[in-house]
Amino acid sequence: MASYNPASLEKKWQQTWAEKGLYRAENESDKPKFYVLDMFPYPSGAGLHVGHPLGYIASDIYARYKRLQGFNVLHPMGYDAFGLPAEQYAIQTGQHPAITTEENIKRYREQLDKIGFSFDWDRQVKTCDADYYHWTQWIFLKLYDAWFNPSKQKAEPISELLNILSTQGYAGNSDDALTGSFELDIPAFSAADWNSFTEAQQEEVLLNFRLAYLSETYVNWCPALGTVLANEEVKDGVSERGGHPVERKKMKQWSLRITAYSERLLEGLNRIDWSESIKDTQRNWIGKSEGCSIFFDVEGSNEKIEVFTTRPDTLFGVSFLTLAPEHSLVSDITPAERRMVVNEYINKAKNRTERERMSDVKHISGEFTGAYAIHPFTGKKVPIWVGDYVLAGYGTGAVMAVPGHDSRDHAFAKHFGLEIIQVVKGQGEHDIQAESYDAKDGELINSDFLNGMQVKAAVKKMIGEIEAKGLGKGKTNYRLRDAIFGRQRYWGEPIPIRYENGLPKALTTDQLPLELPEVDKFLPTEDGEPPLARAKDWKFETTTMPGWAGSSWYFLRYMDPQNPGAFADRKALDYWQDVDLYIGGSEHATGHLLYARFWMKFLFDLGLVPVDEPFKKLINQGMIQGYSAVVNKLPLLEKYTLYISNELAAEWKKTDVIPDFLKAELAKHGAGEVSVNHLIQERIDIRLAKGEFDLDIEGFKQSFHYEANGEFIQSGKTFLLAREVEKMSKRWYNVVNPDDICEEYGADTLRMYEMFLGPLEMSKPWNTNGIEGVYRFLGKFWKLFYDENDQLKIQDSPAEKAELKILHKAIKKVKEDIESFSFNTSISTFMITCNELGNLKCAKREILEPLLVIMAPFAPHITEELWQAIGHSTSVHQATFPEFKEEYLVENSYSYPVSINGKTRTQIEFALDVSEEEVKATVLADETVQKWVEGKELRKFIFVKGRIINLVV
RNA sequence: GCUCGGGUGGCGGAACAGGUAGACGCGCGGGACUUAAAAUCCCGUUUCCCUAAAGGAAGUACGGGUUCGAUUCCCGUCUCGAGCACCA
Repeated sequence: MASYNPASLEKKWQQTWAEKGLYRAENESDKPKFYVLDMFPYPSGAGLHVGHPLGYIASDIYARYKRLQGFNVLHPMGYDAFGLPAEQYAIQTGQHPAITTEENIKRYREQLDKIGFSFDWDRQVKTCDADYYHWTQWIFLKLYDAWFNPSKQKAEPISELLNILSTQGYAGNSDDALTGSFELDIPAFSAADWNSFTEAQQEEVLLNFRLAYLSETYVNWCPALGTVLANEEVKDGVSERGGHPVERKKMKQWSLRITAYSERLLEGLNRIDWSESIKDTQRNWIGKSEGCSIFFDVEGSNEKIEVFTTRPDTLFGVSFLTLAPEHSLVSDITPAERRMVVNEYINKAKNRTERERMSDVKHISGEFTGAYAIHPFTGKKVPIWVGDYVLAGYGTGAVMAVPGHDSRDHAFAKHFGLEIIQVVKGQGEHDIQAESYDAKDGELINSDFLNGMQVKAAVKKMIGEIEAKGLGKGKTNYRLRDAIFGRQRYWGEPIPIRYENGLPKALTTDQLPLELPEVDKFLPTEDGEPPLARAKDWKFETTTMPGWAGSSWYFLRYMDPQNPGAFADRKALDYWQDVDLYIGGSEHATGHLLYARFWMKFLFDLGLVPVDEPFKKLINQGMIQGYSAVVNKLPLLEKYTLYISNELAAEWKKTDVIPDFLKAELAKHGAGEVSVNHLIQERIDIRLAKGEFDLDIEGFKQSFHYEANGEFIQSGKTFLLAREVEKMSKRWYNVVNPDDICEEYGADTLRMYEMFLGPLEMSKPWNTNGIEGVYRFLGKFWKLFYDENDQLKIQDSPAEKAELKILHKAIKKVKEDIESFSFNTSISTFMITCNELGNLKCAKREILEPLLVIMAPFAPHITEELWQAIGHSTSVHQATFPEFKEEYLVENSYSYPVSINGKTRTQIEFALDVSEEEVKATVLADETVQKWVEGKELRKFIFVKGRIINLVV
């Protein structure tokens, strides 16, 4: 056998494993189950770069480790194949998105295969297959046919609601048993009314309850993409994909009532092992706030204004009310003489885009309506204003302004010269006129019956008073909005709904799948209908489902991927239950991870799955950033470019004085005035970087980056580049392809190096420089088995104690590391172990065999090769993870560091069972210690067994 | 503005319950092998002082504190990153 040659042996084993189906998971097994999942990749046209497999490698190591521990491991992979990019590409090229998607998937698969993952490819799913989206549609129909029963806090079939409505009717918004605390836009009706309603009237009512429903709402409309977007697909007023402007538009839309699950989505977070930051992000997104609603009478009117506040304790500090410009009562209460100004203001405010409104937070605007409300406790007149700092979509779209204790109200009050009343006193002096006091602690003042109470108690007391007087009630608000589910796009799951007289009718489950029709163009029709309206005889809903529909339940399909009769067989669901370990990026915190939890809870409520949280443990791998190479260039004259080594450019930039080297160059070429601003930083192909900062000038001259007649100027031996850490992207020429690394070093090196880079969760730039170290290590590891003549040198003689100690130290450390996802330190451990065994010239089977097993999850190919080379006929990946034995690590002596006043001065070896007196005597007699202690008084002698000795003098 | 993470050599990063700071790797310097180079192997490598060696001082963003002892715990400041952001 030749020396270590990854290229041939890796390919060989990858084929063998595939042929044998080594990683197939069984749905029936006596072994305990373990489900390891990677986040569903979208197969983009760019293929994988070196950052994508980071999480896959980590999960693969864990999956392999669990197999070695005797678990039946489910470790699948598939593709989230519907989505915008393929469709945008289709619009540009006319090519059907199914074709490009298939090509991209093929490319992904090839790349993944080269890295040696232990995926069970028999279970692969693609969301764009009709066999798959059949069940996505099926779940949609279940959502359509369900409502959320607030008194049971769970979803149930809509037939249950029909029972209630036909026997009890609906008592309006105060009918908590039906609405929870949500406001519904339907008037109360009796059971008799209900039974006399037409089908259309009934359906209209039911849409207010269905979990998948059609409604007219404001949506994020993106004209450039020609579709609506969900809230989490919009960042800073532009679309997350493409960065196109987004405007608010009122449209009829399909939505999912995720808000019904707000409380349960919050509660579930306490039961799952996710990073605090992701949980926080979700909590934040759901945005629960507890408070109370209060009704204010309007002077000279029958109208009441309802406000929501989390600070009912500050009610006595209210000096005005503010309504959102969109508030429906504004026009009713505004007296005639103010109507013109107010309308003008409202129109101005409404026409501002979301974007403007957000970027212009500091600018305060508003208008007095001329109407007054009556303070429910003091009876005082309180002016009613309109202001665009109040959002129509949150709470009731109206606030009771307490400028003393809310900074936004304060800013508004100051701007318009309104009264500021202090009702809470914190510690220390505070000028309430200058700045509001927002903190939720302190003592109530100027507040009648609340005076002297602490904030927390006052809140409670006030809610009690308000409820007792019938002025309002305690209430919880959520920031979370229902999820808009329709997209005006082609490449997605058709929504299985048809229309009869304008009313939606669900397809029956036996009519599924409703297949995506062919269209002549992937563009909207002339009159603005979505692309599906182009399909011949299409009598169904024309919007399609969003990208996250298919990914909200794919982890369930893996359990039973080919089942034609159900989304998954109940037995398979009961066996696999949930995902034990989920690895993926944190960018899905408020999208996929929230929707998947929502669907899982819904399916659980209907009794279709055994648990209500899909992902028990979640790890977020960090991003691998690009490490761009940047060359400084100065275009002097039309046909002449000066390339300036980075140390010189940096100096120039720092001082902004034309350096001498440049003056000479300029004079030579007769160029005019030059300033540092003319210096261009150009990104070049990172392969032109030699080592960390050196430019490969010859290679650069051959590249397209080089401009003819360029001259290089440098002060040192080499021409230096600047480097920039930024996103890995084609446009920065900093993309590193895993295929290239596999070809040059092999998959085992790639796998180990990616793990060696640093902690999994941390983001870090990719720097190929260090990879040699890992490659060298694998070469050294190989040499533990083979001598310089490439002969196997494995020995069957029994191992020495020292050798066993090295092995068991490694077993212990690697096991601990894998279980705490600290893979970078495992790699170090393998290196140390290899070095130590190399120094001892150890080639004992008793040592090397278990070592192969513990390294197999990390470097599956080389370990398999060596495992079989030393005489095994079964795979190393079917071996058993060796047990660590404490007995080999037990020491009977320890070399104690001896410090004097906390500074280590010497080391003295003692037996572990030695007494403190004995230690003290020896230490004090020690020469080095003597030197430090001499002439000083020994104040304290500290002896920590097996740790340290410290003398205080 | 609020919330959550970080800040350790030239670089990536170690240090598990407060106990020898800088493991492991890269890079760099020196050496061996070689006609030479590559590959490989060996030695050194936090900084400063003194240096042949030995030795000493400082040192984990900064300033304090608790402790015999702090990268680790507490308080304050600076700084980088991520998320949320007129949410009443």
